[in-house]
Amino acid sequence: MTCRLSTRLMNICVASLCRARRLGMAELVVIDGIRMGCIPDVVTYNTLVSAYCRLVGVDEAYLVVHRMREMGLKPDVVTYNSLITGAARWRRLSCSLDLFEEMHQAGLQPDSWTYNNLLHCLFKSGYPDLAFRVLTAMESANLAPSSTTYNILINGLCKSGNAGSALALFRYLQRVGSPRGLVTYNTLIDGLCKCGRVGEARTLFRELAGSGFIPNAVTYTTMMKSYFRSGRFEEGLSMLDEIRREGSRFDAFAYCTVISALIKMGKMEEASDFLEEMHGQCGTLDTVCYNTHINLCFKQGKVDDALDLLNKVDEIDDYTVSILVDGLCKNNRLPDAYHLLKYMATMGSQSNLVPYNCFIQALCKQGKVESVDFAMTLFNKLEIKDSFTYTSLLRGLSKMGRFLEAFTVMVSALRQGVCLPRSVRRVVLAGLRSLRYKVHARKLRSEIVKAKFRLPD
DNA sequence: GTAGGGTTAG
Repeated sequence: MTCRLSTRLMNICVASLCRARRLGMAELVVIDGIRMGCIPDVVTYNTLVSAYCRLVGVDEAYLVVHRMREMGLKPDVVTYNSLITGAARWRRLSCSLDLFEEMHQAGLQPDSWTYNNLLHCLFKSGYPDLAFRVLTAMESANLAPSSTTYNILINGLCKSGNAGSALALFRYLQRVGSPRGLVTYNTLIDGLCKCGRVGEARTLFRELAGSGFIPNAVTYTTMMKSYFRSGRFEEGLSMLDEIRREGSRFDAFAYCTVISALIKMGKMEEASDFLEEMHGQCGTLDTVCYNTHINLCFKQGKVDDALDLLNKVDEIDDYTVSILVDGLCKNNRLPDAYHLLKYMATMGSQSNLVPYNCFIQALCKQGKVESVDFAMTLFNKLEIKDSFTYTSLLRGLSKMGRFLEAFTVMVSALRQGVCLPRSVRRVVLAGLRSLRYKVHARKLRSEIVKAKFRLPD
């Protein structure tokens, strides 16, 4: 009895340390526990597996599974569910599927959590078709979809460009009286907003209140963001009063949304006030909060403050790098921006195109021959380019009157199906005509027409 | 031990 109780206490302690991201401490508690005769159980190890999956990586989590086996304990469904989700979290989908198979071979029956996790992972990794196969497998295993399953489905449908089907599923659930929660409403409202069906999203927002639900911070942040996205800043900000009136908690998500909108509106002082409030209200701030703060510093010209903030943030992401490169460029620190880009390249992180686009744009805006040459060299080295990369370079070349080079770049963009703004197309065409490159201008015109009728790949 | 909202270039 004493031993069972102490194991339970140890598990509570381990869970609490894992929540506080103090994994090393949690491990020490287990080691001390064993030394004092307290035997860890499956729950102890599952807590560690889940924390390693979330904070470190799936391979490290799997090492815990080995230790678990050494202690004579068999991993259970919960262990595998954590591993499957953890693998997907670290973008190792094939690892998730292998674990699903391994689970079968170990004689463990996947439960609805396993299927839900797998469904979520497949949608998130961009494999909606595979997700539907998992749904069929779930039905074959006689596991009825739960409200969580439907939420995952609605979210997955929205994020894979099928908001219409998501809405149809929602209306079906409504007809058959299947329970729908606030999460369902929030998910669908966001999905509709993000694919431009804002009117239907607002109808649903009104319906939500009529169904007896009270909108929460997620609902309001979603709605605010939809206004900001369409440039309706004042309408978005008017929701702030509503949030406060309803007594909803303002969390880090809401603060970041509002602060970023205020920055875009040029209202730096108000953004600073909200930022201060966020620091006071939200406790530990995550990478997104720091990204928002760093962005504000750059927009205020406080470059040193922005760089100092890097010492406070636990980890940086693609957004941080983009904000840094753009901020350095816009504050005339192009050499520093370039060093950062080179550093990122040595770290093998060239998949993020945004910082390259920012840098190429800054070079082109300088209007110097050597800067545009450098932009051109960098452009040619990039394996992936998008509409923004082409647009920046074309504007830079046009500014310098280098229309023959612009012609070559633009033809290559059009042939690859890259959309270019009408203003850029006009500038290059007009430039070619003004320099009497009539044949090139005609050729470009015909490429533009052809591109209009080319089907996407 | 599952599901929803936030940050970057224009």
